[in-house]
Amino acid sequence: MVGTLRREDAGAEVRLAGWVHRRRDLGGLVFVDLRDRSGRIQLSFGPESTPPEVLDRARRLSAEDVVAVRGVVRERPAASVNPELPTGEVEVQVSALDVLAAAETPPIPVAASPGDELPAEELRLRYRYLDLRRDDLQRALALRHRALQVVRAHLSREGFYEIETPMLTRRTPEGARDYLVPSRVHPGEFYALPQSPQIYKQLLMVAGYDRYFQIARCLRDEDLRADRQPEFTQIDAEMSFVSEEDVFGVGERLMAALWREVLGVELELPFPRLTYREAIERYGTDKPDLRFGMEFLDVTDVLREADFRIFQETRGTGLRIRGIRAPGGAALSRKELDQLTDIAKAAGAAGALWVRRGDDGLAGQFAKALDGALAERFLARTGLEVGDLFVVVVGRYRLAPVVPESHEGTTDAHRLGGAEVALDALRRHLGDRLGLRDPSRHAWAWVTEFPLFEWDVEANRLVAAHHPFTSPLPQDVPVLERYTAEGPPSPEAARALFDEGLRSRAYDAVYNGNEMASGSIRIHDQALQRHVFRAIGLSEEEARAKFGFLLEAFRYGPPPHGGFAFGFDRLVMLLAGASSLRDVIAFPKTTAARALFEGAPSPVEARDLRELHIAVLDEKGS
RNA sequence: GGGGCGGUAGCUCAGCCGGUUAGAGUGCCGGUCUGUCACACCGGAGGUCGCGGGUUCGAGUCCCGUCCGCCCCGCCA
Repeated sequence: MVGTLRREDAGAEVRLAGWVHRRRDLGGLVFVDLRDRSGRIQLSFGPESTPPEVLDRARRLSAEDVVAVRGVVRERPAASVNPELPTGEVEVQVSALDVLAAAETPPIPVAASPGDELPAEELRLRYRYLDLRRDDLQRALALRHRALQVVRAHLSREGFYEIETPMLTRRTPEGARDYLVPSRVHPGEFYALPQSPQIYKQLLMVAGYDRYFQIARCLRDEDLRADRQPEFTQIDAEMSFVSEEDVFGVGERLMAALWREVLGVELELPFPRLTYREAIERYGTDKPDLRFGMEFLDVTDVLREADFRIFQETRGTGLRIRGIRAPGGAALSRKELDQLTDIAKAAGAAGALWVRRGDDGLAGQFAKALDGALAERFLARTGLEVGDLFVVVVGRYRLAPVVPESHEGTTDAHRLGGAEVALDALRRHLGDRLGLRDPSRHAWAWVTEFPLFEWDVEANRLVAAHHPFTSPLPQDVPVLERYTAEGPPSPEAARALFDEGLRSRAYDAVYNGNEMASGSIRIHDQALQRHVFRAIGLSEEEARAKFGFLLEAFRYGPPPHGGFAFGFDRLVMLLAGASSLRDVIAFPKTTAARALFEGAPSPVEARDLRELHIAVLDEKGS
């Protein structure tokens, strides 16, 4: 391994092989940087150690040739040491050189110079095997390997079995679009590739494998993003006879092992827990970045008194005035302050309003509307200090308390918000701008008690927020039972049930504002499961048709169980400090789900289609 | 499905209000060079301006369509 040579190796006769990284031809002397997975070493070719014909061949080497050399490790002259390189104190004086494979000039450079822009992503994917030779991708995949080993070792140590589940499986009725695989032997029938091993892991619990995990490939046919690939990897785990706290313990010890082994960082355990309601009310999102404060503050009652039309118009409505205090934000330029409105508008709010506290008091958009006493109350409420900025967004907030004097005909306002999205965007923007999102901090948390149901506006019905096997919170079960005692509720009753805001035993793990994992305690009680199916409008027959095999299994002694799935690619991306999933996956797809190297997907011969009983509609022609 | 940005030499990019011979850096090729490490210096080759159509005396530049890549919204139980 070329990258491991050190001063202690001086004098050793070595045989090395690798790729020509760079060549520096000084005439009588030739230097070649030899590269393999372990790093680089300088080869020197000079008259005192190198036969003339070898020197001549070295002079004709070009980038990415594969060579084998024999030579002696020497300490470099003191003036020629390269402190940038781990092997910089030594070099190999070459006596013999074999060109194992010559390389054409690569279409994208492997040996990038400092300050060089990376080649276009299209080319990097087209010539992936060259891109993968680059340092940062080598590092990322090495890190990925280490992370995989840590996960396997840690979960094994905690008593988990690694069990593989099928890739050719049954279509799932809800959720993302499935990738389908036609069956040759069963005309007109299809397998689906798994979106996750969800049902299998529950079956494994029924089967008594009470601690299961898998590094699972999951496939979803949905449109992509920088942090979303059509095939991705999850750390999937499930365990029996557990409550939330047991699951959290496993998850956070696993993350602690990863951060320790990969980054050398000791995470603080246990992770803080906060409920979904708390997260939404304090940060406006279910994945808050907890590296900094700037929590939402409800100032509706104070600012309503101000002589300011926008504030006064909230009287008698469900509209709230909420804001965040940005410490030191008063230093922002006028241009940056104007930008805040754009950010709020882009996030769907009407705008943002701000005041700042300078040495001579409040200034800003609604400062004049705050007279002496009101200003006192405002300052007392917000804790605004000299140098601080306070930004408010007026609008409907998710989970805001119902206002008795509200004249609105619907209760939408308190469940379906919108303004919190804008204020969250402002919080994150200001957090960035004020340097509060410290990359060296590691703020994990469990967000618990996610809503059990969501409301599908188009279909006018309830849908399971996580998945239909997610257990409701015990305190909320009586409410559920009340609505579903007689069978599926009417659309009106379903809507009323949604407004009850039932909570579930579903949870997420959140890290620095990223959703890293989700999971839940599942339903193992058949009667309770029936109530949930009824609530989302599934009759017994439909439920059996869709989830029959799982329900059948649950007739034969299902243990209480629950688990989690961490997004492994995303974990590696953050551990590696990469900004795209594509940089931590060896062979990723483009945003149009194409594989540029091998050229997938591709058309297939009519004969092959016939064998699969498939006819392709010509949608592009005509 | 929708919106935004981009596609010019092998690579990264510049190219003004449409104007006559499309440039730079780097890489590549040739040469000089015994301590370089982004070697240096000298010289040279290298272009389907993504593709198709249109406007125009004239299109890399303007218009329409289309393909590809990236980012975002929808979507992702």
